[in-house]
Amino acid sequence: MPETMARLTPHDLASARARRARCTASDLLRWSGLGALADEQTDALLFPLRQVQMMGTLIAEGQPLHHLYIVVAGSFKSTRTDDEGYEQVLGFAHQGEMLGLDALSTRCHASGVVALEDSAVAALPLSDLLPHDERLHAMEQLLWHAAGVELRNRAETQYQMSAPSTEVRLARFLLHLAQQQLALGHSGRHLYLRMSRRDIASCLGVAHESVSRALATLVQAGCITVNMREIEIVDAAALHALQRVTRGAPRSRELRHAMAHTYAS
Amino acid sequence: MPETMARLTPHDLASARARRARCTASDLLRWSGLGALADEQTDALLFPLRQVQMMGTLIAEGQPLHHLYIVVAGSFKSTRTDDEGYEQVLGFAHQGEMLGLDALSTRCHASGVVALEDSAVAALPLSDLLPHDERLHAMEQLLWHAAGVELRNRAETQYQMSAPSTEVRLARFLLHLAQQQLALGHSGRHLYLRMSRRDIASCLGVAHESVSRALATLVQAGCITVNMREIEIVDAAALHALQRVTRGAPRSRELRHAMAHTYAS
DNA sequence: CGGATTGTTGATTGGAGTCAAAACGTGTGG
DNA sequence: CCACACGTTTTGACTCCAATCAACAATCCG
Repeated sequence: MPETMARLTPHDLASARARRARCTASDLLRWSGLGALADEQTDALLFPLRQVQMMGTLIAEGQPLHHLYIVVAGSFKSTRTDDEGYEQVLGFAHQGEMLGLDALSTRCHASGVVALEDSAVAALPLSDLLPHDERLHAMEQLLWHAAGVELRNRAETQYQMSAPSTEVRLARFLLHLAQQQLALGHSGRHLYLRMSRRDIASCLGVAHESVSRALATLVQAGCITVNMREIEIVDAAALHALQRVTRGAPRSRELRHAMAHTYAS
Repeated sequence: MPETMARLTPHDLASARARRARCTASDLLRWSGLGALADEQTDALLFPLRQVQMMGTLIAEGQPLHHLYIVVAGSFKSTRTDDEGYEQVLGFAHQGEMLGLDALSTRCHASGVVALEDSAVAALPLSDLLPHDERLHAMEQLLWHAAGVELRNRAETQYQMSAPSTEVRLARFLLHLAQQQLALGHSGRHLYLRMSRRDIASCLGVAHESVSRALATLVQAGCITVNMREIEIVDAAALHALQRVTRGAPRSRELRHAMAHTYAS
């Protein structure tokens, strides 16, 4: 059993697999830098280890939430694959980091996790962590739900920033905003931007002039109308077509057509 | 007291302020889409409301963690300001979203939160949420810590993607990786990249060829040496100088010099 | 009214995406 | 061991999008 900050060697991994090894909660606390919290109780709390070979998928996108994982050895990447099959890497995870947290709000994993090398994780059964019994655990549920929403929003922002062109980033931004407004019971068609163009630009990772130009382009393409901070989504289908354009899978017919139409008029 | 999905009107806000209004946990659950969890117990659980006027800061960067907040009315932006004073917008928050979660790992807010309009939040005292008494709350602490780390990493990734040039993004990426390796007890000088250039490119939002070129540039500038996936950080100070370059605050003298030196050789 | 902030538009240029090809590494099977 | 295929990494050439600088219009506020 590994102690303190010691890493697991390949030999450890092999013997661990042979013994169906588990690790204690104290180990996990130490690896996370919370060693001070370890005591006899956490020493007695055992979690099973799970081996993942290089390129192996620990979590598949869309899979229901059953466990959270903590990286014990090796490294992982978490990704989100869009409809065109383009794999957007959201981040990398090393020893001590937790995987699967973005599924907390929907009970369904929003991003996939793949091992970059032969690795091992500790599997934390959700039923052990969130004993959904009596008491005022409603607030806990609320907190975990909020954390999941937050992580999901961050992933969405990364997705927006990863788009190759400003128009696509803006299209994704507007669609996300419309969806949020819709979820709050408002119209998904009429948006009022509370934030300045500069804030949008910063969030999308572009110059604020580019936001103005991209808005103008979308107006010219007939997707939206703009009046100061009031935006109306006229052609949601066209926006969705734009939003799908990714890197590597070059601009679709729809975009070419929209852009051509734009510059022709 | 607002019920169901009803929004607070300006009049409500005014009267709420007059009455030092509070809202029930049931209200928060409903606003977060967890209305099914509301019962008599949550009806009796009260949280104080806090008004924030337009442009007012709800959370200042670096401030110690005392409350978590849930948006009751209005909207906010969360930002991270770097050393040069450039304000990177990380995201926007609307009704029902939670603010301050990224402070869970360090007990210190890593991002600032500013109201985009006159708004209101419910203040959730941390002491109420995490009664750090006996029991096996160590695992809970671990989970919250992990969630905070995750949110922090996502913010860091956004920061990397927000850089104007590929060299700067790569510099930030390498420095972050080195820092993580250092925290795990490894050398912060010698890195072994477990991921492919394509994965790095996807995570940074650039073409994979650009990663190769940017690596070559950093080598030419004398910042690092590269041998396949082995990277040695030769001049950490130069990397830090590069990493500081932001949008709007145009390239510093250091970068100009480094770049000139690069192309001269 | 005048100042300040925000938003738009134009001209220019550098940087990065794209396509293409080649060098390098790796693993497989004969 | 070599041959071959496949993926990764690098480099080159070309084009074009977007950052930048600058000027201007619009809106807000005292």
